[in-house]
Amino acid sequence: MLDRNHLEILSAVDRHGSLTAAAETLNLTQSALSHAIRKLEQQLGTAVWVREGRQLRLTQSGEYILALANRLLPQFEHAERLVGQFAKGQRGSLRVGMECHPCYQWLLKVVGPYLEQWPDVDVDVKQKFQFGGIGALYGHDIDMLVTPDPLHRPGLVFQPVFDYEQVLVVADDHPLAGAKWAMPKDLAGETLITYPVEIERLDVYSQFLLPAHVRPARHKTIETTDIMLQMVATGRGVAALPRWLVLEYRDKVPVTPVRLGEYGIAKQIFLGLRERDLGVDYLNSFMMMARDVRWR
Amino acid sequence: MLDRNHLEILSAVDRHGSLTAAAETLNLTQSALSHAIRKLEQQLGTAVWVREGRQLRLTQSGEYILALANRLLPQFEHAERLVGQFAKGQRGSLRVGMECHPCYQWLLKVVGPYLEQWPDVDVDVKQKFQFGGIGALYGHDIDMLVTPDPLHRPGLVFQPVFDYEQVLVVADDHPLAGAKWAMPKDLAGETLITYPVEIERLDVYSQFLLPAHVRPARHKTIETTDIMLQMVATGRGVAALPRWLVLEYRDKVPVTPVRLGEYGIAKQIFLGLRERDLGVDYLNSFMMMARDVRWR
DNA sequence: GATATCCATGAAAAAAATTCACGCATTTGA
DNA sequence: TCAAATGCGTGAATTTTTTTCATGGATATC
Repeated sequence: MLDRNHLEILSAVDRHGSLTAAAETLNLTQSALSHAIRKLEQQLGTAVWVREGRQLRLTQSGEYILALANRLLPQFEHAERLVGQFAKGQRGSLRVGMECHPCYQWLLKVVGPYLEQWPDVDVDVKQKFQFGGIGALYGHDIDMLVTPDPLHRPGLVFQPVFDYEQVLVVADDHPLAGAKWAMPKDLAGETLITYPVEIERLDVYSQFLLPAHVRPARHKTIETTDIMLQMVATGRGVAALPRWLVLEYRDKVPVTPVRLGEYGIAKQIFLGLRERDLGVDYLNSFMMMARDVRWR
Repeated sequence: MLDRNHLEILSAVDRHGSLTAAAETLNLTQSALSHAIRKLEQQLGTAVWVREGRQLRLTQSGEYILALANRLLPQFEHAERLVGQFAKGQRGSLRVGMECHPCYQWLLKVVGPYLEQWPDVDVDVKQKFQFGGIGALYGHDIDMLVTPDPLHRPGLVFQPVFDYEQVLVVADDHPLAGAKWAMPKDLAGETLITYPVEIERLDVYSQFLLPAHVRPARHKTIETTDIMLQMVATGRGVAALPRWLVLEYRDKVPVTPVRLGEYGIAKQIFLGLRERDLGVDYLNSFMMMARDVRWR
């Protein structure tokens, strides 16, 4: 019978490349591992590795089991952590997935009060998903997803938790700084600084520039908000960010928000979780708190 | 360490309600099971069940582990089946999920040639998904999804494999039988027969009746296409089905297809699978064959 | 061609799982 | 209400499984 042990073995051998090294991390002798493998292959009725010289290469079966291991082992591990927390009287742990940069900034504001109200819940933030946020929810890699793109699917629930306006950010001494709003052509000669994500996910493109067939003179990407705003403040370009985020930075950095177009770009952030988890109090509570947080 | 065994135990106890009964199905004595549980609870540092009289009720930890078991055990079992098939020289197995009734009819036509070309691949069809077709794909409950609603998400690929026209089906002696096309109001006095699915998923409603604010006199649901067409043929109502499907039945049952509206209702069926599985030859081949099947 | 590295194997030892036998508590029903 | 039946827990004995030890053969390395 295929067992967790076997998954651990496949995983360790894959990571370390040899039985001897894998045995080490599994706290076994090489011999024990060799015996275990032989027994597994007998039970399965097929080889898991082919021995090429003293190299090991996975067979088709082996490949499949390794994929299984990579899928299931994290779930075992998370379950153990969670149960361990229950045992210590804690409530559990909350793994939040994030699909957008402003989401992260927003989350920071919510997590503080939440941690205070739920001192016995751990919060963990993940930002990279092999199969996207939805996949991560379905795959139990995360418990909650913060995203600008809700997607109503069976078993999942989304709730809007925050409305904001996406604005242009310019240096205080930029010609646009005093304008009521910016027009697409105003950016024609500018350097646009954005987070490094696909262009389709940048609203300043999809909702502002592209409909007007305008392109900025240059496009730079920067990972962090702080540096991005430093660049903007020193006249190296303009950026598009949530208005509330700009207002927060304004004390520290000489930048000004400018409306994008006459009516601005309205955005929403959604929180999604598995329907079943609605019954879990500390998850439910997060959703409530997220919705009720006050903003300037 | 939480192990597959433990998941099996939780699952069996949940299914059978008592340790004694669970022990039976696990091929263990009640005593062995009791020992195993005690050890597990010691290791976890927390109870999995609370003993109420001689009833067992799951604790919070227990609930979580049971949920884990329900998620992971099927994956273990599938992996074992698959590896068993590899061992016997077979290629593998193809679990197809279906999200619409016509999809099933269509699949039947593709499966035949496929099984012939891949004699060593098993095909299995699933039609109920707890978390929808997409969830089933992400959760590895199925390998391929046949659906009218593709949904492009990271890690998944969809391809249109079949275009068809959704038509009204009436008895040969029905007044509409000779008409060039049917108008919404033609159905005002009719009994409409459909598969038992949510009304939003019925195109005859969402694309034909509702926009014209017409409702049929009565609405009946029937599970199977055969009976549905028998009902239509004997004047008990009208139905909406793919044109090609109606043409197939026409030899056996006196029914006639009628275009829905002047321009008809065009539909597509998509095949979706996990991006990674594109490299698996027998999955890839299914997609190719599905696309290339010829239709009258 | 000596040397180090890696995996396989059989026998022995250690550890773990299972059974057996029995007791206690709860439920059932006559 | 009380005997019988059912279900769970426990310690000791037993069986099974896992691990180690000791060793050898094969392959890569310098």
